[in-house]
Amino acid sequence: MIAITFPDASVREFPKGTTPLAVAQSISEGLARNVLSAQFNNTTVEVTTPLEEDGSLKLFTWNDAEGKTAFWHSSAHVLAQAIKALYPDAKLTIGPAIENGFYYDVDFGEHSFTEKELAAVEKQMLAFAREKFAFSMRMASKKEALAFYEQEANPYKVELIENLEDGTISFCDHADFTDLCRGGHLPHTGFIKAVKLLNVAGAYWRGDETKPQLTRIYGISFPKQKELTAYLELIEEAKKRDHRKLGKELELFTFSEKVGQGLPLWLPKGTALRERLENFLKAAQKKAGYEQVISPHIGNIELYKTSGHYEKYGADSFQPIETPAEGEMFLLKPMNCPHHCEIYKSRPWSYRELPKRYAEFGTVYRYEQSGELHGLTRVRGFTQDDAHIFCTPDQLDEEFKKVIDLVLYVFSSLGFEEFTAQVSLRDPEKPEKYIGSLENWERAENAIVNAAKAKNLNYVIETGEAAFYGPKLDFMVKDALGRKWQLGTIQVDYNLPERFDLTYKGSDNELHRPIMIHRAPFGSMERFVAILLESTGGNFPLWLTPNQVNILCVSEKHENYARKVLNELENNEIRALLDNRNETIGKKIREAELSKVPFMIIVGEKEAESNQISVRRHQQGDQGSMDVPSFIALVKEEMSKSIYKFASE
RNA sequence: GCCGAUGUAGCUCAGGGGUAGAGCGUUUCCUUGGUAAGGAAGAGGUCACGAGUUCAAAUCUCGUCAUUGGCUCCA
Repeated sequence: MIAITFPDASVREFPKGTTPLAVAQSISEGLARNVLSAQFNNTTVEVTTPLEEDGSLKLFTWNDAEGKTAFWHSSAHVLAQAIKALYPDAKLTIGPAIENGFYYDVDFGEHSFTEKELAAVEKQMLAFAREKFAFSMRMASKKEALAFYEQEANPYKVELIENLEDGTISFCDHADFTDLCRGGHLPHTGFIKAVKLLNVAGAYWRGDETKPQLTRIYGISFPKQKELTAYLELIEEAKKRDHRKLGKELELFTFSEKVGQGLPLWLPKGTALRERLENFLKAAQKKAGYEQVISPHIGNIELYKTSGHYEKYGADSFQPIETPAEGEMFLLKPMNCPHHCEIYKSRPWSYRELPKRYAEFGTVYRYEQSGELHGLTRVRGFTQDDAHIFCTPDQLDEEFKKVIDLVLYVFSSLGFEEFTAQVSLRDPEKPEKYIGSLENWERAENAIVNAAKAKNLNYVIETGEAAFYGPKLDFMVKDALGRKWQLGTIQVDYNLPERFDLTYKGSDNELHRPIMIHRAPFGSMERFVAILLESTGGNFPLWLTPNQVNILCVSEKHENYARKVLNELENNEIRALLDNRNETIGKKIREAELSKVPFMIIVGEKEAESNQISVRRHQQGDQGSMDVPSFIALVKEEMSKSIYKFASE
């Protein structure tokens, strides 16, 4: 007998060689039907693996992340099986479970696999799933494993096996299909009741651009058809919040082929909204001791040679602008930091005057790869809410923490509660990607980690994600479809001060090197507005929304009274529109609802006579009638609830 | 940049080798209405662009541009 410890700390005895599935069965038939995967002593095991010693056992169902992982991992095996059945010459590479579903990377050789072929593969998968093929693991020696894939002429699997230790290599078999695999499967394929292959994409072998490109097939599967349907509906709903769609509907921004790829045009409503965001941040920054500066849109190429940016990005940038003067060249500004360094350098500084905090809504241009452009989230011309703080080493920790506070303030004011703080450090194995001394890198990385800890940020560390001149603390937010985007960023930089020979005079009457903090709470106005659109679905906070009130008159006869109301609202700085079109009130209400305007005022004979207005709220319906001053008070009250006020008080 | 898809009226989209379609919007007229679509008539397109095949191309083929799902990249 062996003793099995359960997650609730209870212990029960089972015969030696029992399986997780048998244990589940001893608890209840229902659990046995639903158990998808198991962990024994914190290692993933098959639910059919015999347990030979005492230990702690966790059983997972569809309700656990581990259960889903096993489900999707197993689905990837079935996908691979279906591909091999339909395309015998295809070479399999890797196929993991992911956050939502699974994929498999396949080399189809000469064949160009397209989306049209997905349906047939899907059908084959379901046919295999229905067969209830059992998954079974077996160990193999390195020699056997290599022989298997050499006979299949699959160089990818051979490469994978070559990097594995002999004795740790295992295969998973189901039906006549075999795949190199670490384990963690469903008992059999019959659990997979619903499958949808979502799309086809190119993906480089091992994520390396210089290696062959494979065909990646993404899919998702479920234990019930109903759940697949619900998932697909959820995706459709999310697409309605796509900022590209909402931006068009709400007339915030547009693009033009003539102007150029990735160069957004801000329409009047979008511009006004963006300016409110800028003013919100300017007010907060003023309180936090920042000073606004302005720098030109181009800079002499020597500026970027000094900063190191030209060497790093020059070849992949918008190319230099030549002038009539021999050898003179300018670059379209790809970042603001070198300009701000020169502003700092315009006069000598004493330690008593630091920190200097220079802020600028600086528009920059970067020649992003054409395939990377995406709505407003990845563009070639954008405006950073940039600032550079020049401080002494003593001030660094404090300044960094203050910047974290500012970013958190901005995020909370706009309702971003779901974000990840990501500490981006250098990849120690690729020193050629970075500039500056190891000592400075370590100081900078420590400063960031310490500040993140001191501020109790729930952060993750990503190595290899640092900028070439320094580590970063990035604030990541997901879009409607769950794609992660970097919004706020804070970076510690010892390198630019050195390259620009920036100094200040210390209390010892000697010159010292300041430290620079780069930071942008929004990240860029373009991306921030995009993500804000997706997170709010276009229902912006009242202080930010383009139009706060629509005044709808019941008929043309009431236009004069409506204009009087409009005037009063405008005199109180409430953004209002008058809808005096020759349409029925029902239609005006419908259109106002669809336009997401927060308040509607309906005026007709009743209101004109009693000097009142009838108020309706977006998605909430009729709120009854009141007089105009009460309505103004209501709107102001609502606006003052938003944290916007704290920055301007 | 790479692999796949898409491009038809201002918007959303149907169609498809032989005279270009719908709904919404827009214009004009009728209607003057009470909390999510009042009625009628009209205007509006070089079917992204350029070549090729064909008696004939919006439709088929190739190329270019743009958009898009991923990959790579992201100062």
